[in-house]
Amino acid sequence: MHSEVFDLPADQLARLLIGCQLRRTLDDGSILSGLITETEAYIGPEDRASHGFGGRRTQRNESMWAQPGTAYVYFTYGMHHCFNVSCYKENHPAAVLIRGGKPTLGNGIMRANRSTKLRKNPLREKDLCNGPAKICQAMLIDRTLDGIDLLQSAQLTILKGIKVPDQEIQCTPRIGVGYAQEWKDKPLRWIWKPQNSASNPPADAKRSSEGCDLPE
DNA sequence: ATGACGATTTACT
DNA sequence: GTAAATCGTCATA
Repeated sequence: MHSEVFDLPADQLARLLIGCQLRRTLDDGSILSGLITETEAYIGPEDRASHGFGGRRTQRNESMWAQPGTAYVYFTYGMHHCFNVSCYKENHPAAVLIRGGKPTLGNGIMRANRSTKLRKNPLREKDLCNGPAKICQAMLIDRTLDGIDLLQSAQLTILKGIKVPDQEIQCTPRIGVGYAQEWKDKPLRWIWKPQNSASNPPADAKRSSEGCDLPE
């Protein structure tokens, strides 16, 4: 038995995940969580911006091809991790990148995880999780969590959060995919506007929605 | 074996 | 606005 929430095309899931709760449980039992405020969809083999473009399937991106609801965590720029939710269907490379969150639990731990020796000013709460690599740093998400089942895992899961109306959501082109030719400008990034925690200045566009169907 | 590069973040001019 | 940091991964040979 398994939920079908993640058996959706990436663009639909990306919209749906806005306002949902991302929860990380550490080995010592600490709970870190946040409401998802920004996502990006990576559609499939036709998507030039995707790690799965052209049907590329390697050890690194294997989780993109896995069962919907599998965590795809990759390492990039020699120092950052990014977290995605694999979706649509097994043996098809699609995923939603989680780019931003509003901290709700474990705030102090996340601030500690995000602190460095050479940081200018103390981090504001809004800067704890407003970026794909920042979320992973704050919540201690790395390659050891790659491939886990988000519907089963005690370590990392996605729960029902707040229902966000369309008028509060903005849809824009994706960030950092300038190499993707005709795919670089497609509106596949979703932002929960009032939360103002987007990882990057937006433009303008719009899109449609449905309800959420995840566990409490 | 090698080289080019990246779904980013930070600090600095 | 620009540049540095920093290394796993992949394509090429």
